[in-house]
Amino acid sequence: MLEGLNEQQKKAVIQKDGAMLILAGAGSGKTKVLTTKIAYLISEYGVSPYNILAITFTNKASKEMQQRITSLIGKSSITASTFHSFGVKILKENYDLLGYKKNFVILDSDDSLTLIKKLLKDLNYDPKMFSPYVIRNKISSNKNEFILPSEYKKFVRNEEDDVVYKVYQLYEETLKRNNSVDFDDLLILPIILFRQFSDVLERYQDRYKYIFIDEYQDTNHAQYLLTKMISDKYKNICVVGDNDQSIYAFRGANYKNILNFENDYKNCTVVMLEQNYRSKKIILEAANCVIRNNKFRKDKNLWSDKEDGSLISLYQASDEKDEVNYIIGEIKKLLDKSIEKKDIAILYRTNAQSRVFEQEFLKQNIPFRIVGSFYFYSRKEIKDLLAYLRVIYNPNDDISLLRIINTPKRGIGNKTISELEFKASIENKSLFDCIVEGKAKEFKDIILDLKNDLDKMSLTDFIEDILNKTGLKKALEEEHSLEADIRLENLEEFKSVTKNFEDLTGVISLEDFLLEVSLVSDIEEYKDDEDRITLMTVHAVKGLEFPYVFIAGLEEGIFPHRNSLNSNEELEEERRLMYVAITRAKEKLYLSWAKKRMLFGEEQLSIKSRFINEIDEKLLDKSLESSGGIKVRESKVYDTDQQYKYGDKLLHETYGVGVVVDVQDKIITVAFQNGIGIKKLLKNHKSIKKL
DNA sequence: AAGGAAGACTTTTTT
DNA sequence: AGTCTTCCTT
Repeated sequence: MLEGLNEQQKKAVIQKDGAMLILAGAGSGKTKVLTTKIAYLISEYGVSPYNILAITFTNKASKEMQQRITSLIGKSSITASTFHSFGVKILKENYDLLGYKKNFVILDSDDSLTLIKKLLKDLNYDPKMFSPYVIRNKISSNKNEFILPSEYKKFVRNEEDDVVYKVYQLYEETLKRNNSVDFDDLLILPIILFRQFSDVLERYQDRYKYIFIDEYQDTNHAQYLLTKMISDKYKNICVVGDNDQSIYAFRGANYKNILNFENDYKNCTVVMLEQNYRSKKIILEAANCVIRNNKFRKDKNLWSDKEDGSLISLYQASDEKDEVNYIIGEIKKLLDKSIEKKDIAILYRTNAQSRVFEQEFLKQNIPFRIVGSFYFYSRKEIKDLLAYLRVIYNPNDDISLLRIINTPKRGIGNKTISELEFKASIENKSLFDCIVEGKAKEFKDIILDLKNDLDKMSLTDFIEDILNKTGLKKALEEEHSLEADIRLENLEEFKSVTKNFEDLTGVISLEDFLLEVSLVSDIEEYKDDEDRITLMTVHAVKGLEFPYVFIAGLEEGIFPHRNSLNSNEELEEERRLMYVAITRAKEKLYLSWAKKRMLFGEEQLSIKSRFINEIDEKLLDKSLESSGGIKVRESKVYDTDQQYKYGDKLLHETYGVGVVVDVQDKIITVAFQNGIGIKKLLKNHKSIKKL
């Protein structure tokens, strides 16, 4: 089992008891060490898998860890999960002690936001004065710091704090009344439980005698407290982290937890893993060039004995479409060299950037997958369906009920809803319980009817039942629009999620499904791996590696993101993000940026990201940069200001010949022939040519 | 009283 | 570009 490990890695693996801190640079084989260590503990030291808890950062990582351990020593039943799903487990086992009922539901951050908007309104605050987003984030970061409303009250200094305090208090009350918890509660409630009931804590301490935590630099205070409590009795705790890869400060992550660890466990063993086994030298050197610019960091000596590899390609695109086409062109070259699609990844800073790729890949029929929450579970139709499932499971879930009581439209408007809310507050009942008559009663009957069907069929059939009986399906079908068709398709896709879920875990209850699905951000986790090109955000790619990596959208304002430009701390986090992105690549790295990009429906001009400039020139292949660029590509871009006047004729790539009928600053209005009609165009767009 | 259309406004990153 | 708000029509 120790074969192929270096000295440091071996040292980490064979120590049985006590605290251990593994400082692992990117690509230094930390997952290998972690999984080997767990396997070694079981097979060599005879520790029961039942006593092992391994916390990972994503669900994907926990699955991978299970698989790797299985391949080492065969199937073993260790507990491998994320902090949040571990919290769910504890909650499921102790909900009554915390004053919750069995059918509690988990709200995601979108739901929290909706609730906060509503509470602001109820408290008569103008959402323009006090941004619901800001308030949600403040509440969340307080919860992650374990500052509860009563404590927060002491910190109130100005009006905004006061609003946050009032909303925070009401928010917590409402959640409790709803028998629902948010993501942060999944960490906080176990801590509260353990503080209150020492016998319960001891039970968990005796159960999880060996604790492993991956990505320790991205744990927040609540997570720190939680693991400290559980490991306190036996003190067998092993954490792995890399300060240079800390990228979740916005979520309350505190890399100082690594420093705290050395304080908490004075005689802990520290292991440094500094050899990178992943990337070719040039890639690693580029990563070092970038991260070197961060002032607040411990200098590390990450090295590789691999060969240099090829230079990093740099491309300056005229706009985001050009960027996509460049990347597709390069991908085609790779595919011609019979490189597999699953070995190629495209990374970007924001989810919104994926759209152009999606469109172009679809058009060109290139198989791809977009990894990320945004694209499935936050779609309206999916959230509606989930809300139905929750209300059926827990009719007292007012928040979900409000979402769907009039979806699809069934004649229940604001008036009816405020009457219900008034009644509910007077009688201290849930909205559902207050419904007795009218259109709302028809809704209530649908829910009751569905509840009745629940035990009669599989979950997948039940979804179909919901789609039919609630009229969700019919409403979309009657719309006859492309958009509605896509929504219908997504709902069909949802059935494949439940189907896979059922196949994977055997018969599954609505309860289990709801608890799990709220923590799974990504539909792809349930799909088998076809050969496809992977697209994802830099945050989502953490912990993964690909032979060929494209980092797109390297512009000031995008990456680094504009919101991070004012503070040095945030800028350094952006730089760590860039470091993470670069170190994903094994064979070859491609960087690109666009001079012009559509953002919020507007064209924006950008300059090259500072992160590109930070990379030593000799590592870059700049032959595709503007000056010496590919002439064919460049010839289509008109940099000069072409002037137009009324009556000028022009040729458009797709619309053909047209006549200018109106001229404004940047936009011209053109009448085209052959029934195409009038179009507004950008004067200098590369697709038009003055005749 | 509910539904629809036009306008305002916004999302950086995720469990 | 897409969602949420506001106002107006039915």
